Amino acid sequence: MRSLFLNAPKPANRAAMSQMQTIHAAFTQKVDAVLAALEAEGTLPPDCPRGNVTVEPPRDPSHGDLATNAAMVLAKQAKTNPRELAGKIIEKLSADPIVTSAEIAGPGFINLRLSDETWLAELRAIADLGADYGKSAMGGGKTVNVEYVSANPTGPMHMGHCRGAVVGDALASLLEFSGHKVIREYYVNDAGAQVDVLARSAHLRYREALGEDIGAIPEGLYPGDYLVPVGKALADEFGDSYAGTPESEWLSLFKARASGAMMDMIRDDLALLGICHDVFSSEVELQAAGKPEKAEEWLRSKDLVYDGMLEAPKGKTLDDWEPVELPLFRSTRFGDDQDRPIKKSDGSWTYFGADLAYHFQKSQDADALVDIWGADHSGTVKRIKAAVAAMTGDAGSPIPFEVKLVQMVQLLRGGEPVKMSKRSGTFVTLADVVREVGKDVVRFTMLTRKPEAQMDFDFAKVVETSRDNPVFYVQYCHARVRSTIRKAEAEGIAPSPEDLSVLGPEELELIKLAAQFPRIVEAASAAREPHRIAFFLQELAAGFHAYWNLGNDRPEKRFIVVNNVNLSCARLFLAAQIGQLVTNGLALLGVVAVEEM
RNA sequence: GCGCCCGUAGCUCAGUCGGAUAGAGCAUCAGAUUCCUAAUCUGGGGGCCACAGGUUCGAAUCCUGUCGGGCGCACCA
Repeated sequence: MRSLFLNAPKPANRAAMSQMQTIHAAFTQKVDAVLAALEAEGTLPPDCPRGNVTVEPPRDPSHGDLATNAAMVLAKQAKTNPRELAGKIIEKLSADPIVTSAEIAGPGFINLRLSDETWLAELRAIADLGADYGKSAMGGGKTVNVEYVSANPTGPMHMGHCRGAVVGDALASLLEFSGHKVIREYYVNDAGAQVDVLARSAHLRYREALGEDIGAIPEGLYPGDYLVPVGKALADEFGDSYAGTPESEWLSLFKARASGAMMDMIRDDLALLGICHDVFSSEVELQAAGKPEKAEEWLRSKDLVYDGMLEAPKGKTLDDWEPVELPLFRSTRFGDDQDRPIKKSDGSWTYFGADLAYHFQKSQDADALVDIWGADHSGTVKRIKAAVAAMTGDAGSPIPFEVKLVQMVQLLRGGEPVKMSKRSGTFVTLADVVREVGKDVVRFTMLTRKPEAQMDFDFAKVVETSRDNPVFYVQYCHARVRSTIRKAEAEGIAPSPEDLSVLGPEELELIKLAAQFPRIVEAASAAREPHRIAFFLQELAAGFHAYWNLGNDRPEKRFIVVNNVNLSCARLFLAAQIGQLVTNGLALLGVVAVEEM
């Protein structure tokens, strides 16, 4: 039997290998070096900005493997025309042995083809790096705090929270993979008025558990059954000590117990999706530590908080509008439309007042902040960005801070909207959906649209096992790879990189597609858009399935070619690396690459 | 009234830092199954990138305006 690639010697220094440059990054540097050389010899003016120069695969593969716009971008500065400058760049690039052709095209593009060996080396790199292929040092070890989910602890997770949870989690993984340290954080709003309502609702269930007939749940309290066990637990713990006592004696205790129970439930729901946060920050604790007071004091010292009146909102009529003097943050100085109150007239903190202090707290342990919010909070983006700019920008530049808005998901079943009513408590919970269609389907589907676009989630469609369901399409690709390798191994043939020179144009095309993964990772990470990984995986799967089908009519194009062990080993090696890539990509999305289907 | 997001093929959507003849799936039409998983693939037809200006070598992409859809506009969260 031939040597298995599984037994092949591993690179001596894996850490060094994982820093190894991918083909696109390496070639970008080569182009840059050529431009530097032209600058040195005076063809280009000194210190000429090269930021707009790109090196990327052309849209039309017939144009070559890579293309650069360098000549077009720099021609004006070089006081020449693009095609002439392109000629000079080509002269130098052609000297590189991995460049097999370089030509001027169109208005001044430079199209390049690289040697087959260069691409085969990239295929070996996938095998050598395995799960690390595609990793990037782009982040430079900077710490990014990603705050996502942060649902109020007043009930179970429902589908409204789901998309933000998945997008945030995939983004966190993506940032890690591209060289950042990531803090996955959840802000627990356990101090607001809604938690008072929760505590009163729990108190009702507590009395119920003690045997009292509570009748219908009054308007304004949470009617959901999920509070029944909370009431039971409170009854078990405290007996009837708080059954007839005034609210002031039990409210804070019941708030803590009930919100704690809700958070346990939410953690369980998130675990169903494979989501686990590093840090849960409590608003109650934030306030107990006096963080909002400190923020207010500091902002007042900078004249960024003052006592003033709010104007009545325009465009809608309020019956009970009364002007009141409140401490206001000067968010208008940072681009907001209106200054925003940090305290209510009863002296307690507004959501914003606490959130401002919370974001300052996060900024102390991170180099950049990302918040994932539902689109229904879009109106408050400006004020929080203003707050972060004010509180972190005093001594230089403010901490980079982005708010990513995730649009709503409409639930459908066979094209018909699923009816939900918050009032009666009959909303579709996350747990229900995961139980019905599975974690992988939920996660992948949530990432098949860009987050800022609205999407439909149709129970009937997401479980279809067909081409129009991207989850299955991608997973099927991996399952096919694995089953082929299993079959081959049963016949005594295993993937091997020993002689890859037998691979032809179709295989090289697939390798070139696969080799784009590292730059897709970097682009997706830079744009904070994990859905790009999902789209790349669909493209990769399509390429693999197309290649596979060459073998339908032509047995000599199959992975396992009768009486040609050499070719079979090389093709199986290719298949194994496509499988590896699918595994790596799916891992970023938190989806399992299945062995068989 | 104001702010944010969206507008790309009949439908659902991609489109990288502004780049070459704007892509994919579905649907539709024409084909492929003695096959390593056809849960797949090949090909055809289908476009005023909402509209109008602007910026430049070049715009679906950037800027301004208009129209259409969604979300938001309390001391709520």
